[in-house]
Amino acid sequence: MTMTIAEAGQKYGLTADTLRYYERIGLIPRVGRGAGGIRNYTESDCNWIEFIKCMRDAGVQVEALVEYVALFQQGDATTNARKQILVEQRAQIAARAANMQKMLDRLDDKIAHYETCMMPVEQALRRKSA
Amino acid sequence: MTMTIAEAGQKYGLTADTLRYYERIGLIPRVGRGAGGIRNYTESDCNWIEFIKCMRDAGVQVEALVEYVALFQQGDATTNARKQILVEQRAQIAARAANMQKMLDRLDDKIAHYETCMMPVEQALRRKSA
DNA sequence: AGACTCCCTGGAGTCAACTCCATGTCAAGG
DNA sequence: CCTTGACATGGAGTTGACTCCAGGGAGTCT
Repeated sequence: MTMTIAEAGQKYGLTADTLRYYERIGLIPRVGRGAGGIRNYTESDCNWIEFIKCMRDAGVQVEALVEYVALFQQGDATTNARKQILVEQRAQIAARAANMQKMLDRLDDKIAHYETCMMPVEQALRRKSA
Repeated sequence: MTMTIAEAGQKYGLTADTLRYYERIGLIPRVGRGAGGIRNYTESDCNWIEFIKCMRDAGVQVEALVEYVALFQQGDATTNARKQILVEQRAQIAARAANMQKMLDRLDDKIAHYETCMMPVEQALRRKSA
């Protein structure tokens, strides 16, 4: 049912140190402990980890996510503020994604250019080694 | 024809310190100097700055760009290696962009969910303040 | 001339986000 | 019983990418 910190880390590509760090700073809610104070990661904990990891991979700052989690733990009164954070972050991600799309197009041009420019060089090399 | 460091910085949203730093580490080729050792940014320098800024904004690491610039300055023999770098970085950007797209969809769902969940709360608030 | 402002260089400082470490607990294997 | 290995805690160290500063040179305004 529950997993150790090593298993949870493996599952999402994070180290045990990183998971402890995330918990320490409130990036994920406090994880329950078993005998000897050992962490038991439940499915709910895993869902948080997965969400946080995706948001981090999308470039969302730790600070914003800590705030989101803190609000979440304060209950229903904070739904508005939480939605606000998501809307803001969504906008930032969208902006960055659009930028990256433009860069992809540009790189495709540049790479195509390299390919046409390289042909004589390649041919020269082929002649040399032939 | 040429610009000062302040002007070039302004043009691309970078500080003079950042431009000097970029030049120091070889992230842009060395910029020519005028009387008193003052930098003159030519159009070619500006093109480099623009390219580097876009790549950085797309999340490409400084290290990879430094390598690219270094290869560029070694001339035609390095076209192959340069293309290689662009292809690699393109792939990484594409992967991250795809991830962000998924996150955008997910956030849209989450935000929509907050909207439907919040309606009763909103109504309660409205009743209270009315 | 003196004060301003902008520029230079080389080196030190800062910030976010981890990552590593010393020290200690506990359960299981030999 | 003793060692081994995974986990715990709190704190220190590292990395990438800037950002700031001390000390100094030039051109300009008054």
